[in-house]
Amino acid sequence: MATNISDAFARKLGAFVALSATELDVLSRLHRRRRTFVAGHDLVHQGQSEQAAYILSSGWVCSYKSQPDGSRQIIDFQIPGDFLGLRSILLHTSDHGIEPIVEIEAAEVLRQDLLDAFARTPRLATAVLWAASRDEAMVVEHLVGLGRRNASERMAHMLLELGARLALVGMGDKSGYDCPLTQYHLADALGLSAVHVNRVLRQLREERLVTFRGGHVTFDDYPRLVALADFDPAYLDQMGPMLR
Amino acid sequence: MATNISDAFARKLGAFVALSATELDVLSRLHRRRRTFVAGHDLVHQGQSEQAAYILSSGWVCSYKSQPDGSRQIIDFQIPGDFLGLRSILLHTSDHGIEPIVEIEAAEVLRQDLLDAFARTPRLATAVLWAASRDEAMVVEHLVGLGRRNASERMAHMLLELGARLALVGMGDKSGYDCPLTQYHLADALGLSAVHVNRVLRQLREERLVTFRGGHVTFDDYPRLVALADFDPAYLDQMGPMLR
DNA sequence: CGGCGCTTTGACACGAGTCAAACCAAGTGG
DNA sequence: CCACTTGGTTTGACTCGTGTCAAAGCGCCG
Repeated sequence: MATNISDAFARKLGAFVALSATELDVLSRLHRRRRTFVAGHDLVHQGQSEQAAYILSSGWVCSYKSQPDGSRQIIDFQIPGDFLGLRSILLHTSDHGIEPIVEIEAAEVLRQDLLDAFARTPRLATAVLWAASRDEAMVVEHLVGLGRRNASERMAHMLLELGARLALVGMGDKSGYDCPLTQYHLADALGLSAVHVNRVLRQLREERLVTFRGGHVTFDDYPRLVALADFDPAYLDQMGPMLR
Repeated sequence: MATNISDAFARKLGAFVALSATELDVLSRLHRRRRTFVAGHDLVHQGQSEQAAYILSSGWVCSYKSQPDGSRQIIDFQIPGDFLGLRSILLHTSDHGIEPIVEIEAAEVLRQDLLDAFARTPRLATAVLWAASRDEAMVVEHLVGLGRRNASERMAHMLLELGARLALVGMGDKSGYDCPLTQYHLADALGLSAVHVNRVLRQLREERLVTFRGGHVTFDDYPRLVALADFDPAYLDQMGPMLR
């Protein structure tokens, strides 16, 4: 079962650099402070200067930016093994909020500890830079979706991306996965209204492509869905280490 | 004038870490291979594995992702002092293309040289990580715009952001700046059609907010434009070094 | 039993896309 | 020096995807 903190995160970094014993050790020291958070209460607040980042161990969170008019845009969802709030410790002030979608478990990483770790083991810094690039690639793909895809393509793409990411940590496969998101979450992520999200989901269901219902996503016709969304998982970059 | 390669980039990194003589030296070695490129011919091709990144010295470029249906989405514009294609050397394959908008000058940085530099001077790696975070913050802000702002707000925001960034390298101020973009570029960046871009520009001009014409952007009423776009430059993060 | 999130559906309005055509300035070649 | 081309801008008419408003349904928990 699994997804122990160190497992998921170290495994992820290990996909880029072959980590030495020392590096693994430094890494494991980074997640001594385990904490849990309840759903709906932000771990990181938009606009504040935070001292800490987190390595997510279990549960889902979303990072978002809220607008003065009350609407919000979800930047990305994070799942176990993901690093949260790197930008909020590197930049002076956090430009986004981070909210747990369900109850979560995470390891808190203080800014100074992280910077020290980088200074001590440069390859770790490079690995984190790689992981950050991979996350940015996802944000970029999301941006492309908002700019150039219509509602159903966006939805299909998002559901497929989540599926592919979950599959990497053993929480889903080509048949589907458990998904705690509400249609409001999807709306805020896809730049749509909740009402339209519902219409799109119905349409995808009626065309027997995907079913989103009762906290579960079922891929009814994976290949056709991939074609509709023009989904190419290359940007998730899960090939072997580049740096040995 | 100015914007010598090393100047702009080193100055930028210096905003995050106070760079030592050694670090400055390593940095300057990174831009020995100066090259020029003509407008319209990609420096980096989408989907290829590239070995090199670039530090832009003069001119404008855009990074974009093109869709199978022929449309393209511009991710971001880069101006002198910006680092290009970090993702394309860290990830196995470049997920985006990079195209010069005018003739440009840039220093080529080979993957191995960059990784070696990181290994030798960890603080440099941290600084680059910071710069990458700052770039990501811009991409995120762009994403929010596509998801939650209408055409004129998006346009206003983009023109303001470019102005603020150019001001940081001494190429513009609150009165305006020179801008080599066509309305097609704006359309591809803002997720609009070129026709609609034109309508929006006309409207902003008629309301005496900004004028985009003849390769020059003039802010006719900066405060009111900021209000319309809800522009908060905090994410451009240009406060003093955090790491000394 | 009552209430509160979340989902579902319908009717209507509007922002932005598409298509088509004209215009303009800057090159380019005869 | 004048046609001609080409890339970019401008405008109008029409269409359509998505937002908005409103209301009902549904399950779950206190």
